[in-house]
Amino acid sequence: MAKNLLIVESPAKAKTIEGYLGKDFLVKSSYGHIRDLVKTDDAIDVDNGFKQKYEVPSDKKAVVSELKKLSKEAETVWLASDEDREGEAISWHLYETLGLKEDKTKRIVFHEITKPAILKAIEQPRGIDFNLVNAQQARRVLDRLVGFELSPVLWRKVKPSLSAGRVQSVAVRLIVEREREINRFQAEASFKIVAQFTTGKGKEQFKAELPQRFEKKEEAEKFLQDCIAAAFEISSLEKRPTKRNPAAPFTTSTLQQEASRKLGFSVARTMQVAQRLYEAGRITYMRTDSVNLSDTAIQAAEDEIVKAYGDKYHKMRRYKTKSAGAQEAHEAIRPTYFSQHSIDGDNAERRLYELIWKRAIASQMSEAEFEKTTAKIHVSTRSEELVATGEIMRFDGFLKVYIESTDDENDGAIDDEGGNALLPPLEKGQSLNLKALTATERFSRPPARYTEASLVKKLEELGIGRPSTYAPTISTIQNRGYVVKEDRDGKERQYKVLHIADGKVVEDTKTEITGAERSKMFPTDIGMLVNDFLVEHFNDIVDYHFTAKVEKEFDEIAQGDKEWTAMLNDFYGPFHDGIEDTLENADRATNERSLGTDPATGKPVSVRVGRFGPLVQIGSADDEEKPRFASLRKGQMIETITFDEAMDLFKLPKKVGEFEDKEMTVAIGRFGPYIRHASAFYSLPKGMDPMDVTEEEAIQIIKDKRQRDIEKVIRVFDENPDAQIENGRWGPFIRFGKQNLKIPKGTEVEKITYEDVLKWAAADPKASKAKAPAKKATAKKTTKAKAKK
DNA sequence: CAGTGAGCGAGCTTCCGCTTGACTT
Repeated sequence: MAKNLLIVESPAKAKTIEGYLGKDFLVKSSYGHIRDLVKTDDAIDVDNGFKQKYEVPSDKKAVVSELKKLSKEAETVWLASDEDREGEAISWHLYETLGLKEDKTKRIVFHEITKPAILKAIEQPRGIDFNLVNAQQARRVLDRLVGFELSPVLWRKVKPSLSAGRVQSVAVRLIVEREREINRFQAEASFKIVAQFTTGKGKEQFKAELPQRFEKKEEAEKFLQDCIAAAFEISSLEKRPTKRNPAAPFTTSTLQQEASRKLGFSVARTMQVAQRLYEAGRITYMRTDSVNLSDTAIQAAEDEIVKAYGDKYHKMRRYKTKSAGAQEAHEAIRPTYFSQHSIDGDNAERRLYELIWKRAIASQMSEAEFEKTTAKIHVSTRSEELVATGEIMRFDGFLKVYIESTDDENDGAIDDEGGNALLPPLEKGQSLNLKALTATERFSRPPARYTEASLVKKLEELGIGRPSTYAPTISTIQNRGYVVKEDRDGKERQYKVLHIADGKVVEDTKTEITGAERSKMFPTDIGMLVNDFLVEHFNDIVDYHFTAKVEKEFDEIAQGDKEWTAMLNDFYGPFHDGIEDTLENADRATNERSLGTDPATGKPVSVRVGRFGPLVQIGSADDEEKPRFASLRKGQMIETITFDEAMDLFKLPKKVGEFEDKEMTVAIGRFGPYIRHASAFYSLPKGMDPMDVTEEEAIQIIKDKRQRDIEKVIRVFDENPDAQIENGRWGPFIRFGKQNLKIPKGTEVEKITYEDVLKWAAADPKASKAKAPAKKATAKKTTKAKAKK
């Protein structure tokens, strides 16, 4: 039996370390926290110094009993969880739960998984730092108190099953407030002047731009008019060297942002793929807020850069974290072996690895050098000067491997920047020929909606949440129905372009699409309602700086400068009073809005959130005649819907005619407009307005869909026509009544028998799922019966 | 993918942070 048991948090880490330590050490993992507060309301005894009731959750029982057994057999137990607040608490919980003895337990820490770092850590053991543990307890207790007292207030005052918390509620608030900023935003138009010149002798062309814009079309027109007969001359010429530095290697948050921008991954996907790379030993730990590289990594990167690109591409750099809340228990995310420029694996794994490799390598490379040329151009008839810029790269440096992207949003505007990669040779005083001149109407842009990744970035800036919780938080606020990640169509907008033709200023009107969004975070009506309620009654908690404020106090506790129960007392008193006061005195939250009167009936029209979502209502429940209802559609919100838009909702579903003796109706559902015919649904082709569909068009759509369905069928089984093999989006599958069955890998489609289908159908988990509701219903009955007794 | 939208009211919901793995498509 091994003399030493060393416990870390992650099994992949355990495997690596075991290799460094030899057979005297058995290295095991705790799989994160092994204990948590009980899930019931008595988890914290507020009146008794916030005493906590912990339990080992069922999925951790096996780990705990194994560790308990091994720790009894070991001479020394080494607690090697991470060097931060949560890690220290994990060590303490292990100590308590495993029943360890002080004289045979040692606490060690290291923040890089290298042999020297670990050997050094083992030479410097210490005891458990109880100040740090207390800081974690304060954090844990505060989060539980906030979450479990705030959420029930929402159940009472808004809707059951809702949730609120220190992190998620601020995330929702950011999205709600951004949406309102966008709604309030008024685009301002201005005219941007771009000129195209040729040099006297050569045919070489380049662009120049007027730095200022004209607010009025008349001013732009006058400028163009003045330029028709003007002479143009270079008034000044300046050459200036510039440099660009590489970005720091990835943290969790920056990896999520870049993978979102460059690979189109959701934050959850990024973490899944990174986890696989980590477990395969390809990269270092993926949940980190540190930009630090270990000395061995810095050396390995240098070796690789010098070998692959040469000495002049290398520059050793150390990065410092910019985020206030960083705890830096790990290294930055980097490849374990820099010599591996790429790896085997699936497509996602290869691309994410490549991104990580490039970013980490680039972070140790020399800066890129540019020469920026700025030419000012005098216009003989005007006081303003046009400016032409050109930038050429003198040395590519880190750009040889990595270009960082930006969050710069483009709302479909035409890219008519006046920049040039290269300017032709120019001299001061040189006269130029005007080739073309345009004034284009441009509009100021509203703030950009958040993507999952830009929301993570914002949360990190505010110090809210941790690397391990960014992805789950984004999921939570979507699962609760507070926000949705969606595409939205843009609207057409017209803009004017002035240019010179045949010595005259000519005006054109062009059309662009503006406001189209892809995979952006939108608040829902319920998200807005809950947010407004929390802001009104619990402003302190949903304040953007609440976390930063309590984090400062947790730090003081960790330093031993503050008592953790005192901190919680100061917080809990006023907070709990607010809860009581709100439960007693606050009205039920509502976002009902009156839109006006229906001209046809004279009845009031209003919008609100109903049991099945946001709706418009004509008439009131007190009327003799029943009120009419219609659900709002994607993109429509209670706060912004207009009277006309609301009334339009009652125009559908609409009858469009008959086909095969059955009525056809057109309506709009969750996936867009469709035709309903004899209990079947047929989507309308994109771009077709459901209001103008004719009987003939509808019939054609039905016939087309039937034809496509027939073409999809590969084979129908003789034994049962309800069983057939079809071509689906991801290849062939079996349709068996209402069940869709996967064809096992390696099966030849031609050889599938009806017996196979029956066998697979019975093994399909969905088949048992269909029975599940019945079971649930009986379970419910028994609890009800019990309750009655 | 529709339409549904009352009122009664038992029993349930919920936090954040540390880990994977067992599920689904």
